[in-house]
Amino acid sequence: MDPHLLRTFTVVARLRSFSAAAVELGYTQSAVSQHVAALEADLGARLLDRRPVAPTVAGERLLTYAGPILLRLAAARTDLARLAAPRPGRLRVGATPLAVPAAATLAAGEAAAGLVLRVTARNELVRQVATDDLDLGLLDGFTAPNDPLPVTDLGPTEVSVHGQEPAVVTLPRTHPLAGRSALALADLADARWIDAPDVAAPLPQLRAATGTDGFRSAVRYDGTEVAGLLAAVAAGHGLAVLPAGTVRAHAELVGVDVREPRLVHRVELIRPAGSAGDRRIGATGA
Amino acid sequence: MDPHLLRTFTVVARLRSFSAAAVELGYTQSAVSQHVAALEADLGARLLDRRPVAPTVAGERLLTYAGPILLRLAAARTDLARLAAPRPGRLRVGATPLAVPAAATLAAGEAAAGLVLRVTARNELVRQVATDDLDLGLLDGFTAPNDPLPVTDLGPTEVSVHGQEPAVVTLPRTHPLAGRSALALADLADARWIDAPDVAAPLPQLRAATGTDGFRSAVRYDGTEVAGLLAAVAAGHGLAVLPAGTVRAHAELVGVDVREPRLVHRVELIRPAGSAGDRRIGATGA
DNA sequence: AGACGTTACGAAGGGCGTAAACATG
DNA sequence: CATGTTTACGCCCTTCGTAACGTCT
Repeated sequence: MDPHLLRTFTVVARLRSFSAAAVELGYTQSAVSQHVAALEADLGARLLDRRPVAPTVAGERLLTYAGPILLRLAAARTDLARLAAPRPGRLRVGATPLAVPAAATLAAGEAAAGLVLRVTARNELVRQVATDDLDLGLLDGFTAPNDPLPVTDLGPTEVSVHGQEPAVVTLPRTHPLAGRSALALADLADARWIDAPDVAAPLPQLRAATGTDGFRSAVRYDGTEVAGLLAAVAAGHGLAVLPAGTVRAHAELVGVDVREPRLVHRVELIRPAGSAGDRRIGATGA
Repeated sequence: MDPHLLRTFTVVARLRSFSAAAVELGYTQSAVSQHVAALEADLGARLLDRRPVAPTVAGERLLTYAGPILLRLAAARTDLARLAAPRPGRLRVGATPLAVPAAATLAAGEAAAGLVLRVTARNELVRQVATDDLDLGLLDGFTAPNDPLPVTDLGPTEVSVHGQEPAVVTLPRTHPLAGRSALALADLADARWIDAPDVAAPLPQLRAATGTDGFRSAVRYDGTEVAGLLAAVAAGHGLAVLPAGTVRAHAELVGVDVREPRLVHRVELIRPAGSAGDRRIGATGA
């Protein structure tokens, strides 16, 4: 299972064409055909249907392995390169949408030295730190207090907590429950929720955390702007679980602490292990 | 970064000898030397010191990548093989020590068809399921209620909850705190603890969960037998966090519920995704 | 000097491109 | 028939083993 073959296979599967894959990879069609044939012979299974080109069941399965494997190989290479050569001056920081404020604060002292701040999706963030597209990542998520965030492990990275604050259920000020000091999440399983996986706590996670089947939603919010989601909640489209700080500034909204299970919003700092540079930034008390 | 080179490199690093690695791999010394040289040239860094043979810093780093990568490659191959060929009759179930009772119950109906029950360390369990050395694994650990266990992701596996029960601090019946109905974990940070990572909740996890620096221990228990640990606790060597059920049967011990943070003992069933066989076993209500 | 890793070299094998054959809509 | 994949074949590069050569203890 040569990585070259694996890579060719993934490209063919993605483009659904041998010839297009050949162009993208800089091979001839013939070579691509031979790659796929070799891989199929090696694994003893047909991986792609032809005309039209589409992965077989076995091919689909292999794809789920191939991506992570190729990612790790790339991560290993870039990591060793980083070990050997000191990096350029400009610090590149990535952050998931809800971690952007933390990133801004953290990097405040860096402006002079040159700074790139990039908002990134969760998975992309980890990948980019691993492959040296970013020097530093700030990742957010909702967990039980003091529980680590589930981070895809692509190699030796240092993960440290940057901050934690209570998670709250965001309610319009006029909502009947708005006066409560704390709420049991399970009691809200049948409420109307907004599904905003990139900004708020994803609904499947709330289902898992409560062990219930509720938290169904008719409204989905695909943006990464918190303001937009807050407006949607204020307009009565549904509820969302958010970091307490986010809600506090909004006049029409109230945040009520989540109890049972307790849930916090957590920001973690992730970076390549043993990155000798910018020690000062890691010094955020663990 | 050919996997063959990677594999050769890991073997040389492990055996600290080119010639010994050559024997193990069925190559000549010369080939091994060429493999390592090729890898070093490819990555542009020296990976091994010679005479004596030992990994360099870059080599150490590469090793942390190489293991998981090779593991995933193996997992992919065996998984595709499993897809193609139906498996033999005998069901092979692995379980971590504290999950053994669950495994025994679960597989009770299997005796007729042939059954292998194997007690396995946490990491090994996941690996063996991924590489088809086991058909099924039962993995245990301590988490917040309804939180998933952190499982190393080696490929598409189905994870389902098999059971959850309260975690308790195990105390000798004569202990001053033995009468309490529940305890805050942080209050016990300065108590004497037994470090039994394979059986009880690992102390680093308790430190992380409470955000404290305590839970230091003078006594370490490396076995996998719960009975031995219970005896040690009864003898006053220190405390341990265990599943409630484990403690209940022991006359000299008391289990006190862990509160703040709440902690449960959880058993998860892990198996290859889409294993068409034994559906009846997966039917443990999710 | 001896054990062990490296380098030189030749033979075998594998991979890629060109070009012809083949399948499918 | 046109488009797109496979097969045939030759060249070149890679890889391995044998054997001679360094090198460290």
